[in-house]
This record gives sequence, structure tokens and C-alpha cells, in this order.
Amino acid sequence: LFLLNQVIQMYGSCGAVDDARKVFDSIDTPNLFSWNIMLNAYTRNGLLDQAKQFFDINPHKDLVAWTTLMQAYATKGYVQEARTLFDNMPRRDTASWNTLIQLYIANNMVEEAGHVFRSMPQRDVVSWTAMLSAFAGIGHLDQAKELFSRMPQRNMVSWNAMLQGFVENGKIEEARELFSRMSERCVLSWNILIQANASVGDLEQAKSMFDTMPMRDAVSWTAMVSAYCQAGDVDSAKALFDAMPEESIIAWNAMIHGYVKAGDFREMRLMFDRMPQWSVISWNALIAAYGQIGEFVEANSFFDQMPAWDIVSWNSVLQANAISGRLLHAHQIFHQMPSRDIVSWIILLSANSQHGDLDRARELFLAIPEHG
RNA sequence: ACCUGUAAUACUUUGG
Repeated sequence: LFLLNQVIQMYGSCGAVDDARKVFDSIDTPNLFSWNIMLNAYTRNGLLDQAKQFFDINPHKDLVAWTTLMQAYATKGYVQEARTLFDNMPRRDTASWNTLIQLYIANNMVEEAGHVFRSMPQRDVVSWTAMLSAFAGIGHLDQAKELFSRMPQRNMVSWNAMLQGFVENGKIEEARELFSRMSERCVLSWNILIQANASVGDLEQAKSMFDTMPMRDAVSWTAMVSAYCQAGDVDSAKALFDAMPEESIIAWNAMIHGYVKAGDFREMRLMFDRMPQWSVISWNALIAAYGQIGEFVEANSFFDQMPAWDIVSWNSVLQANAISGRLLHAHQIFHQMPSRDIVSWIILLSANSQHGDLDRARELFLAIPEHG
């Protein structure tokens, strides 16, 4: 049964939910773990409805199952539903409370998260670290630092979170200093520092860390490839890309963007056509590339060809048309979009003001929703 | 003792 549970978990983590379910169904008497692992297979793959149904037929419904389902709602932005689940849980442990904190953090309600943090019965290293990164994430680095120094215990994740906090607030020196004070480091710590050096254009330092780090994973490789691309050195990027031990779709996407930045659309297209598979990001990059140079026909055509869209795909095709002055079509796209975010509004707004329709621009400005 | 839930890193869109 252990082994079968592991198999379910394996299928679930590679997205093969149906196979996971087949294995689950083949078990005569699934245990608590089987139920929870299967539930997790649904939630990790974003299948909220199936997760909910599966939860409902679960005879155990233990603490872990409740928390797993709650987390699924949290990641999808269903704050109220997640909160209701939390309130209805028969029992709660620190992990459930931490999930509640994370619910608010993930939905831009850091204040509320802080309130939960202060009022929860027990705080562990996860609670502290979650709050630390939340504060860093909204630019409150002082509070993040204070939490880091006040927390009763720190583990590797806490150190990495603090490192990342410095990096995303542009405090590279402080990140380097903290890194040098770490008594032990993991791949992630190194990866964060590669990214830190790349973000200030210090490619030499980034590469030297990449070369000397004790162990590299896929993120190390793609971070370095992407660093070269962002610096415009697409040849070094390609050399590193070709040397990668395993291929990664993220590295492919980075290379596509690298060629676009370098203005080499021919190589970009070769890359795109040669990719073993495409993610939504690959398509988005392509649309944005053609939009940038005013080739809205190409952009529109790729948009129509892609199998699934996210908000960025819509914004990219919107931008492609807006930037070419096709205001009418841009408005059509804007209204067709399944949802709009602040980026969509800004694209349409600036298109209207740049092409002289100031009244329209003012109307749009006034129509922007206050939140979200 | 060993299988499940919560915190940390890489790729795409606008402005800053």
C-alpha cells in the first residue's frame, strides 16, 4: 500500500491525474494517506471541482484533507470559500493556521495575515517565514528584517526567504552579506544569489557563482541562461542552453525571449518551431514579440492558434493591436476578454491617449475599478 | 523509524 500511495503521488505530481485515480481505484481499502494523496493530486493540478467532490466522498476527512482543500481555494483566489472551510474545520493545527495566513498573503491582504499571525494559538518557523516574505514582498523590508531577527528559530527556508527579500527590494549588497554569513546553503540559496547578481548586471559574478556552486539544478541553469538573455548576450545564453544536462521548457522560453530582445526573429522562430512542446508562456512570448514590432497580423494569428489562453495572452494581443493604432479592434478584444486586470486597462488607456482620443482615455480612466 | 497538507529561487504582457 505504501508503494501504491507513492505511485499515486508520482502520477499526481506529473499532472497525470487520471492515472493517479486509476491506481487509487485499484486499491481495495485505501488508507488515510491514499485519500489525502489523491486529493492533493486534484488540488495541485487546479481541479477544484473534482477535488471538492473527492473530499465529499472521503470517509476520513482528517485535518490534512481539510487543509489541502482549503489551500486549493486559497490559490485560486476564493478567499471567502477558503475562510469558510477554515471556520468549519473540526480541528486545526498550526499548519491549518499557516494556510490561513497564506490565504491572505496570496490575495494581497497582508494586514489581515498579520492579524491572524498575532492571534493564532502557536506560531512555528513556517508562520514566521511566511510573514517575513510577505512583508518583503510588499516592500516593507524593515519589518521583514525585524521578523527575521526576532523569530525563535530559523531554518534554511527562512534564510532563503530573507535573501530573496533583499534581492527583490534591490538590496544586493545586503543579500551578499547575508549569504556570506550563512553557515550552510542549499541550491536555492545559490540560485537566489545568481539571480541577484544578474539583476544588477554583474554577469561575471553570477557566472562565477554558477561555476563554483556545489550542485546545480534546473533552476540554476535556466536562471543563468535567462541572465545572459536579459543582458543581451544571446550567444552565451545559447552556449549554456546547449550544455544543459536536461532540457527545460522554461529555458526554451527564455531563449525565445533572448532572441526577441536581440532582434533576431529568424533564430527566434527556429527555436519556437524546434521546441518539443509549448507552454502558454511560449505562445505569449511570440505574440508579444510580433506585437512589439507592429506585426499585429502575426500576433493575432498566433493568438488564434494557441490551445489555451491566460490573462497575459489577452493583454499581449491587446497590446499588439493597441500599439499599432487599431483602436477599434483593441476595444473589441478588451470587451471579449474573460477578465481584465490593471495591465489591460493601462494598455487600452495609453493607446487611446497616444492616438489622440483623450475623451475616451478620460472615460476609461474613470471606469477603472478601484480594486483588483 | 518510513508514505499525505502550510513558508523560500528561474521563462511571457502595460506602466512605474
